[in-house]
Amino acid sequence: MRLEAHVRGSIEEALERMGVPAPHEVPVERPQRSEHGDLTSRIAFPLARSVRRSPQELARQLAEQLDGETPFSEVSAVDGFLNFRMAPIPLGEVVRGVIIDGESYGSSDEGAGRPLQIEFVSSNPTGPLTVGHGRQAALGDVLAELLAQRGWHVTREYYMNDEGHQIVMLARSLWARYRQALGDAVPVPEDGYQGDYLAALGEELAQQWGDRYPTWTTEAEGEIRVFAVERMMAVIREDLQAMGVAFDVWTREGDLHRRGLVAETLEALADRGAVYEREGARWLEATAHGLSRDPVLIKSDGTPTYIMVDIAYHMDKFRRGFERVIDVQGADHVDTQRQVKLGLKLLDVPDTFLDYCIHQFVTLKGAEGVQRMSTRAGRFLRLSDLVEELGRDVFRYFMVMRKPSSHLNFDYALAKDTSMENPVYYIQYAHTRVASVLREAQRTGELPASLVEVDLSPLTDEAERALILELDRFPEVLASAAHGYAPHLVCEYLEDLAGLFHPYYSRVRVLGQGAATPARLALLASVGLVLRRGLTVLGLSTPEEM
RNA sequence: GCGCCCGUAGCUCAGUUGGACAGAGCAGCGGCCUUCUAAGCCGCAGGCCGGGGGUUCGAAUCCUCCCGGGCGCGCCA
Repeated sequence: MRLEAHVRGSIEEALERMGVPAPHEVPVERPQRSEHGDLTSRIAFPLARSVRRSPQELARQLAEQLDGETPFSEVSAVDGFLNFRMAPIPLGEVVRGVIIDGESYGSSDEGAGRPLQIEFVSSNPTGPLTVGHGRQAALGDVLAELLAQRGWHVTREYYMNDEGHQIVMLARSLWARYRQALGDAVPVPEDGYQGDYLAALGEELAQQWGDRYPTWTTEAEGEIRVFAVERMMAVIREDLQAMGVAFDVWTREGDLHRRGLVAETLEALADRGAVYEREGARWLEATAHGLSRDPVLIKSDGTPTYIMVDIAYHMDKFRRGFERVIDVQGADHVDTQRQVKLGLKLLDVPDTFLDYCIHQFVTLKGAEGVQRMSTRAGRFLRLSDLVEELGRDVFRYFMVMRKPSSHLNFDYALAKDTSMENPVYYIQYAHTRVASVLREAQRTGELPASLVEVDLSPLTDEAERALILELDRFPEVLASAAHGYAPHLVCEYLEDLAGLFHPYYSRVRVLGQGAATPARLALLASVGLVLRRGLTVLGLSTPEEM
């Protein structure tokens, strides 16, 4: 049983004995200071008014009621707070629980296997992925894993935008590179893609095609487009693979058009009277629903906008049977998110269907100061280069260690030179130390055949109690990280756990300590297991030695 | 100008549905390796939580105004 459940249950029983109606949920928290107990409740504050007693008085009475209860070694009332110190038995049960649950410790069946889709990266196939995409790739991937841990059946999906103006610009830019390779002085269009990654492809086309397309024609565009998109997608897949991110489904914009979904969705919106014509374009009636402006759905040249296609795409997701969809997107999409949500609402999709995880951008700190990356201008840091240089583990960790809503300050030089101060190594090193002791215990014959059976009562050291309390917290951390779309909480947690373990390891000897040894081995095994669980959720490796 | 996000130690950031004297890592200063890996551990120092008002028994947290930074603002995605 989780420690919180002991506290909550005991308080509810005590209130009943006192004839005080319990609130729907009894608040139980982890105090910041250890003097305030292992767990604490401020139940007396909300209840004081209804029973016409002061919080202090009510807390005192509750403490009196609870002080003899078995799960607690001490219950005290301080300034209206009710502070609990847990007895050795429930603490030992935490360790035993971790060992019994094993690789499923901290997971839940809240999602009950219901289908959930998470769409992320979805970068246009116009160039390699950059550090900015890296944040989204790591965020989305970890978020997907977190929701899977909560029992959802998760689909990772990449939306591939292989139509529209940007793709034409890509093809036009590549054609220029192709002509350049043949000796023509054709410049890459000013608003085209300037990056030199297209130059190599241009060379390739020149060799393959010779002088087949001397001028920019519809035919040239058609063929170059297909070639360019396939090549760019291959590059993006490689970049994702380097990060250890794999998608279950790839959806192409072109397919949505071919299946008639865009036209169908537009018609449905028009049937609702939400579409009007002006200046040769077709618009969505959005200001009438509280938005700041009306977006264009169909441009005056007859082609659909990104918003239009995205509404159609999300209608498709809805029909595919997902109960929830989460899109991970950058902060520059906030306006369009509202527009898409409005479109879905008009088409009777429940408001809870689509949710966004919005993240701020990665800023690079260099000698020239902060610089915004731009794929179009060819000014970017390739994701794959960085992953290769830092290692997958370090890169992924750095991308998710901050709250998504905050800017991620990525100091390239520091990240490269982190061997001594890197939290990733700090956490992984804790894991290897556990493994090392267990190996040694195996060698000396001190490792019990079954850690579940071990007597855990010798775990009375304050550092051991602190570690156990931290282990007990892991399920809550996974839950809040999943609910709040906040993978960084897992990072913080692992740093805290490792931060408790290293000092303990340095001070307290495990092997050759008589009755304490099996208990400490069980504790170490459970610490190692939770570290491994956390690292795995983040998609990092769990080395046995370093 | 309008909308959204952010402003906490020298730096990078945490801070649970408002709660008990504000936390971590790094940088700085001083210690610790004959014993399960010193990629570690221990100690010291460091803060009007951007600023003013308000709500509350209680505010870094909620409301309001101001200052500073990021992103976006009808046919790019």
